[in-house]
Amino acid sequence: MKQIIIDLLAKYIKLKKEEIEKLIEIPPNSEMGDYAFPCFVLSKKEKKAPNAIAEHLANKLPKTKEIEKIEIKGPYLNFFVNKRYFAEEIIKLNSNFGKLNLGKGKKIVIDFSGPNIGKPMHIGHIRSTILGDSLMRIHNFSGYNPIGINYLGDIGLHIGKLIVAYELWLDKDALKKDPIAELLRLYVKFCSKEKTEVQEGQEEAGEEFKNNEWTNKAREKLKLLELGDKKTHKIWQEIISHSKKGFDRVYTMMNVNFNETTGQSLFSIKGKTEVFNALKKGIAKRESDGAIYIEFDNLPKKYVLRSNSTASYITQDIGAAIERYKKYKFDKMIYVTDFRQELHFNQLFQILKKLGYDFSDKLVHVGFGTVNFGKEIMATRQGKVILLEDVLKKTIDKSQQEIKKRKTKGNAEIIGVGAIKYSFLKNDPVKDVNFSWEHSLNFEGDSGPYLQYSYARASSIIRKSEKSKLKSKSKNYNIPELTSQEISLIKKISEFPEVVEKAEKQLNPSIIANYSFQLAQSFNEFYHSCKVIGDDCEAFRLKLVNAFRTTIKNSLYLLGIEVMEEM
RNA sequence: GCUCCUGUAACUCAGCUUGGAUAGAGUGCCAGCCUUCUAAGCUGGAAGUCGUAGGUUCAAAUCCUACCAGGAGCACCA
Repeated sequence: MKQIIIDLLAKYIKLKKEEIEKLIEIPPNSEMGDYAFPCFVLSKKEKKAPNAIAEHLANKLPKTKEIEKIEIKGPYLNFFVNKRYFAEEIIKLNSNFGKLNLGKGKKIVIDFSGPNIGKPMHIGHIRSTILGDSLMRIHNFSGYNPIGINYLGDIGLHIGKLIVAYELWLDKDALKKDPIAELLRLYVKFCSKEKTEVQEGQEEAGEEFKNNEWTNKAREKLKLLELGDKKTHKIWQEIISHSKKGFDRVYTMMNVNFNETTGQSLFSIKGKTEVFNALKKGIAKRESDGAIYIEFDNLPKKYVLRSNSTASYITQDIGAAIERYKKYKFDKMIYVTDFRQELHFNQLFQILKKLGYDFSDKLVHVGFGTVNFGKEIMATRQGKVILLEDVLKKTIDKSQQEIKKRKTKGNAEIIGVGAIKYSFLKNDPVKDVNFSWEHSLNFEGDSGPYLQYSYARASSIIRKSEKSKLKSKSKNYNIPELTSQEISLIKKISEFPEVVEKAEKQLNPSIIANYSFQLAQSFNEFYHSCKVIGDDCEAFRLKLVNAFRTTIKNSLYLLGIEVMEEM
């Protein structure tokens, strides 16, 4: 629709189509028109008053079947589109509505979720998981071929710590009963021991762990593990198996899937090989104690191998990136992690570039803010965690209660999971979010259940109309004199493809979440003021309701939220 | 100390990329609406120094500079 106006204007003014597109806006209220073209830019070019230009243009522009009326309001040229023409287009849409062909089969690897083995998934892990899943869906919908990788933190100092704790303090019965809880207890106990070692004047970043007795024990354990010590290896495997079971439960509940699940440990050797390569080429340097680091022009230096020659996070990341490129030849790879890792990823990308891997400029880091609870950040070290599984369970329980209370139908799991996903996805990723039970368990207003409810309401109309179909035989619809609610619903629906495109370009699902809410709102206003069944406009309105159903369903699909026919 | 992010109604947030017409939602609060397709809904109301101060511009929440406040990074952690 917008395109028609752009094309029309392009014939009469000396601006490129792209320039016109940027200028066109939507007036503050619909009485002023559907689209507006401000003449300020032209006035500068032609050195005439903007009002005069608007007037001149209004007279020059021809009438078309799509455009009903053009009004001038000061320097603005306001277009009133032919709503029937608009409506005609919308009710024709099918289930592919909004799908794009931006990607044209391009491969895009998305690395997301990536919880650490040995630690439970807590509310802080939810953003990477949900955001990554949504980005997978958005890319798929936009015509890309997305590959989701869950890159588990199955190795690293935290594993060393956990094995030390496991050998010292394991309670076997507790492990049998609730492995996740027992592993958490062990980890927290270790960290508190480590913390008591900290001496005054060591508050500076990292200082406290440099010569810490307990941290050193963990480092030794990690070394042992890398060397293939059998006993250590066995404990490690046991921890991994417990953790994976826990993770899988959560992923199943959330309906999140991956194409590949690999541990970081798999890439230690490849990473080390690259590090030694770098050393040979003179890209990396060696400390007297054997630690290897790389320096940059504009970033702080990065250690890429510990002095005891064990691999660290970045070592494995170097290896993993190279192996992935070899395997997938991706056009782009997105890392979805906490924004605090931004420096780490910038260093990683530069290292790969220095090593001569040109694919390094296909790598992107999507950072997001932290999840806070009250004034605290989730910290596994201190045992300050709200388990993701508990959050999901509690929300599903609440959904069950609501269903009972309202005496309606619906799937509590779908409602609960939808509520959680939506409450996180609706915020711009860059911002921190405050987790509060009050907000997450609120199912009214700007919430997941509100969106699902709108869909169920629409479905209900369709169901009823099918039952009473025998009575009303008027199958051929006339597009009536449209009400303002119908018009705004139609307009909202028509925005969907642009919204998908914007979300894909900006790697930001919150754009879709916000749109979904506006769409549902628009539908509920329509629902309230326009009767469908039995009305003269029934046939047309049924089509409109169906167009809405398709659009909201697709929109929620992109957020990983399912819909129900009844709730 | 250096670098990055955030600051819009009591609370949670859209809008800022690409400057434009009276700054929008939701929650909460107040007042209404269920013998009509699901009230997890709808209608109306009160509520704002767009962090502060400058600058650019015909026009600034939006761009630039400085400052203030909050968060984060600058580990041989991940």
